[in-house]
Amino acid sequence: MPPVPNPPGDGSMRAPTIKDVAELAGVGFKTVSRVLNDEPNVRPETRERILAAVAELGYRRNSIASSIRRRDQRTSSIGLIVEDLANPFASSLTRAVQDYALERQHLVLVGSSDGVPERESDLVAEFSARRVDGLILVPNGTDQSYLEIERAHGIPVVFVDRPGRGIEADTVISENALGVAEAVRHLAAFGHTRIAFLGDLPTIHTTERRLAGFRTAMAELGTGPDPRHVRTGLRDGDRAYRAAVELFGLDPAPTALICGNNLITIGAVHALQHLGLRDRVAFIAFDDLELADLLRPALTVIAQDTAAIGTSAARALFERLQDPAAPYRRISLPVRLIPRSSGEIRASDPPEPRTGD
Amino acid sequence: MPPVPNPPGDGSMRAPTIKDVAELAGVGFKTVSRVLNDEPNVRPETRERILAAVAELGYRRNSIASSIRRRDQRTSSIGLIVEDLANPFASSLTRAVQDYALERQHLVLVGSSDGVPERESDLVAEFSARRVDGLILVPNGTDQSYLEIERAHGIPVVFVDRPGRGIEADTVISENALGVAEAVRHLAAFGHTRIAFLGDLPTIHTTERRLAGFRTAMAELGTGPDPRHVRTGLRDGDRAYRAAVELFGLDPAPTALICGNNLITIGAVHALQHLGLRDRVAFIAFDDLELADLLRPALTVIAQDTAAIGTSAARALFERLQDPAAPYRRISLPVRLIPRSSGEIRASDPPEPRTGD
DNA sequence: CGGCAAGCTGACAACGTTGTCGACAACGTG
DNA sequence: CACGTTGTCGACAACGTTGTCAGCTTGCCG
Repeated sequence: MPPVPNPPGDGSMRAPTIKDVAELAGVGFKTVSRVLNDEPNVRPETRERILAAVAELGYRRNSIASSIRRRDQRTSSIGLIVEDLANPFASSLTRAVQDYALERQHLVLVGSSDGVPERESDLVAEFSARRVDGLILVPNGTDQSYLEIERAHGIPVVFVDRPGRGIEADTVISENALGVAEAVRHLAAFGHTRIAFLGDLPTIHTTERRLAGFRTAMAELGTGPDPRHVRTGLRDGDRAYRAAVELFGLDPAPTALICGNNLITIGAVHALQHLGLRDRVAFIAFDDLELADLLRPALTVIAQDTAAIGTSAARALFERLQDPAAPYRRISLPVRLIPRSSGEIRASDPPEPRTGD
Repeated sequence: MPPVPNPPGDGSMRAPTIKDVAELAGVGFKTVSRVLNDEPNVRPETRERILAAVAELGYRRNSIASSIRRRDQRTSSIGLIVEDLANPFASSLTRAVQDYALERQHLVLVGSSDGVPERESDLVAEFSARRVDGLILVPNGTDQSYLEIERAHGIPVVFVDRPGRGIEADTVISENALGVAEAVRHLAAFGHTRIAFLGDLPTIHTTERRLAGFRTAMAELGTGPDPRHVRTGLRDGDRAYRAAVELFGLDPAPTALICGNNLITIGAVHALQHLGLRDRVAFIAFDDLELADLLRPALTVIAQDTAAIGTSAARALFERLQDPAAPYRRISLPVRLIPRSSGEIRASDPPEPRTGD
């Protein structure tokens, strides 16, 4: 890695303004503004001269200066806050939001809250200071009422994946409960009754809904779940791994397992692998994963349509910008059970309880 | 999804300014500015009154107005352009850039170019119009010389994953050639000589480097690769799938396969799966994947340190902002071969050539 | 008590842009 | 030729903020 000797031997280090353009073209700077904004009443010849000057200087409109003067004060940018952009759920959501926004000439500022409420509100404050036109966020913690301030200042908010608390707003959410309930029935159809559930923090709305779907469907089966087979508070793959190992040390051990999100899935599959149970315990994961269909057995999943979630959220935001007075909407998006193998393992041959590890 | 009746019954729809704050506190607006910027020479009592007014109005500094007036004109935001944010390589890179930037009070505008040069330059133009303080980008196409304009206007550029063309700039790149060469030697140690390579467009720098490493190491083995065993131009998983299927219809078929990126890997593993060859053909993938260690056989990969790449790129950009005259640097980051199983399949039992499909 | 520095505060210009308005030329009409 | 209308263009104010500077109030020293 040899340093390249070539320093940036440029001159100005300062972007040209419309006044520079005007001077070069020999016109008043307001006329330049007219050309740049496609306003009428500029002689074609003058227009030409100005465009030539623009090209020569490499002028780029300063749209932040523009936005402070414009009537609507819009910055043509929106803010998006997810939990962790490196998570495939978040990144594909972000991609969808971006595409929708870009079609409408808007850029997207992105931030990761890591589930920490303070980071979330810090990011909101930063976005708000940049005067984003609107916010889309995956809310954390117990209170989003602070967002009333942003809204009162004309910055609408859309919640995605979970509803905000202490505030009413447009919200886009998957049908979490229905998805898990379907998974339970699917497993039941293969003879399972001892079905376990591993979930994230119970305070997170998605965990709560998925667990609710689990309990509802388990109740339909008769006895409901064995309380020891329901574990929550699993913030990461490691904790999920340990919880899964414990699960299969129980007597009776579950014969089927449902995991509440993709991090938990990864931890749990590792655990099943370690215990040599991957072919014997039925397994259904919430959230699809890139290689899920290549595992042996291939993972049966409850897939969210992340692109549709992002697009819906973005659409809701732009509609809200157009009509701030419309009633708030709660948009539910279906999830889809994709049977691949792991969810179709029969309960006929239950693993004998293990003695420990 | 019932519409919630509650309309946003707020009043102003306009964010308060320092003048509003000043009026409420009964001071001149410049004094408010002083307090907000922690400038000296404000009586503690006055300061209190102003902070109270700020809190009461929910005032948030308009940092875009601030940035047009500030001496350095900095917006405290940077732009990042990746190929596809939904790709795990891009999203984890983005996450790292974001974290580095956020620690320095900067926000990140993100865009996906999809590998289309025009989209890339459009995004650059948009970012430039927003007056980002700097740009980090994964360049596409054959020419980035248009970025000289941005740089002349004081917006530095850092290339990541690939060098820009037609322009010199700070660049952060993985040691692609070394990684693939190591993979070839690894396979050779398990008896392979008929090793195939599947790559993306040969015009992409990473493809070119990885292929170069492949050819170098193959040459060391003696004969060099069978030309029919080297396929490039595979833009997506589907094409990679078809190429892989064709590969194993050849006589002699390769006994080992190296894939040039994660999309190709997914296509190729599907192909091996379809052909029933996953346990017989040795396989090494460039780029790690989330579930790679859970496949059977687990995927041996050449892993890039995506977080380190993102952090290095961000660091390079901030250092460039501090010292625009420093010589350009080219930063190489090591890759790591992670043996898991698929790369350690011996060549002793080669699959008989297939008759076709 | 006069003088002077230091602390505090506000009036005003300026950033790069858009909005408003008026000046001026060209044109058509009576 | 007088007049209004239309098209073209620039001077100027304004957006919300920071930079500059001058003015006022203190407190301290002689």
